[in-house]
Amino acid sequence: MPVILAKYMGDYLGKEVTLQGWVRLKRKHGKIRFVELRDGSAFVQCVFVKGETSDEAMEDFKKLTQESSIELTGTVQQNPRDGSYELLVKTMKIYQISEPFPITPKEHGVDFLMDHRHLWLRSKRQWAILKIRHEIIKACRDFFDERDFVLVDSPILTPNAAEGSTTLFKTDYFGETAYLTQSGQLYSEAAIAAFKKVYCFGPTFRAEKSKTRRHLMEFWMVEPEMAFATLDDVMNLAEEFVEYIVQRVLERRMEELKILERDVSKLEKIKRPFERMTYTEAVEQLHKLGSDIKWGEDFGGDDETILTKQYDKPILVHRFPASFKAFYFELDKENPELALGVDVLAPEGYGEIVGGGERSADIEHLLEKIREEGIPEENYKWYLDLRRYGAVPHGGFGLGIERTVAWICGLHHVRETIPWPRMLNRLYP
RNA sequence: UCCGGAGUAGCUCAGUCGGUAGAGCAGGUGGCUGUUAACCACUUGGUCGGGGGUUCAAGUCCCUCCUCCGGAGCCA
Repeated sequence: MPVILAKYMGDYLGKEVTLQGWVRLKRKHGKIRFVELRDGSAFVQCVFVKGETSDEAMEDFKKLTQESSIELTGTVQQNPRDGSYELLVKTMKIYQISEPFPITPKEHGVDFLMDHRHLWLRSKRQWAILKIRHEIIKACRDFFDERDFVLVDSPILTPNAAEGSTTLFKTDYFGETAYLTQSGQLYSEAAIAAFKKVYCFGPTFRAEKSKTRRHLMEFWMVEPEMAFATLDDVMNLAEEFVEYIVQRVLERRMEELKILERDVSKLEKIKRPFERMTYTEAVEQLHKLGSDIKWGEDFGGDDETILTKQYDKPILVHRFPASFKAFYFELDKENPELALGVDVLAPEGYGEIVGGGERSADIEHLLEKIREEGIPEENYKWYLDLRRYGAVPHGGFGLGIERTVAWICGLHHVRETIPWPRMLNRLYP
């Protein structure tokens, strides 16, 4: 008897197959009984009927508990009510009768669910979210691979604080201090001189004590970097990229979006061109909307929310005051107070999903900024070398996977977008 | 770190004016041939977050600590 994944049952209508999985629910109605089985690929109803199902299986049905692991053999048929595929069970093999499962079909609190994350992953919503996460990651890889970018991963352990201000996780490296990376960007800047277009994809870490729906201590970023590229090239790429990801999920993960009850009409509108405005224009608009932000300040969470609610597409905000941007940004030739950076703000109040821009190719400017910010110069010797040997205009961006998943899935909090969230006060499980 | 809220059965919660602890779900037993978080009947289950105080009497009032949630701040 072939063991198949439940998602392929339609190909076996009328045939006998074996399914392996876990009992999600069981319902008893006298001599007809139902098991809702999940096998990782789908959720499927299995029917036990007196006369069709073996007496032994009918008897064993009584023992089944939520999450018991079983193997069912029977005939694929269609539910007479709604036409969905179901299994008419002939025989059953029990692997283990589960102890009472802590996560019942009823409601649970966040803390309880987080403590049971290892079991929570089995629930339908979490299953749908992580399938969409998988699709988004696959879309990222496909997008860059199709456009001649080479995957060049950057190290997780780094010798220096990449940016002066941010708090990093510190660890011992045989007597030296090492930090967990907060971005692969500087390493990608080195790699573009070897491959022209590269991207890195990996976890990044921030030891900030942020406690909001948009922050995790450990999160994943995909970061493309291109040689011979200006801010405009970076913005065009980011726009095309975000559209690609959203449309891919719509194309391939509609079933999962339905489980999450996502309003897909909002996602269908994510088509180029997106909104574009300078930081200065954004500040002016925020004033009209009642914000008291001053020119020269970074946006607060509220500002991002009010601004993005004005549009049903992402917004590219570009040309920020150099004062609050990192040392490596290229300055705007027409106004050296401005850094050639761009943030992409997702709609519906989901905030910044992309940050990037054009990097400075000028070693003098970089040295000046490094001294200004009091960053130890020797740590950046290798980085400054890149401006000595064939410097070119270049740029790129980073897209945060978890915020993107939260937006596309329509989730309130990023904690559900990653299998094992690392948050303030949570390192378990 | 600051502001606000919460902590009672395995889970989600109710608990009036301070008077001896309740429901639904999960678990158990029985019933039912098309159910969709099935249903019906019966049933097991409690250190009321920890410590201290007031009182004849505290889940309930006071102090304190802890934990979590929401928000702010922080945030290439």
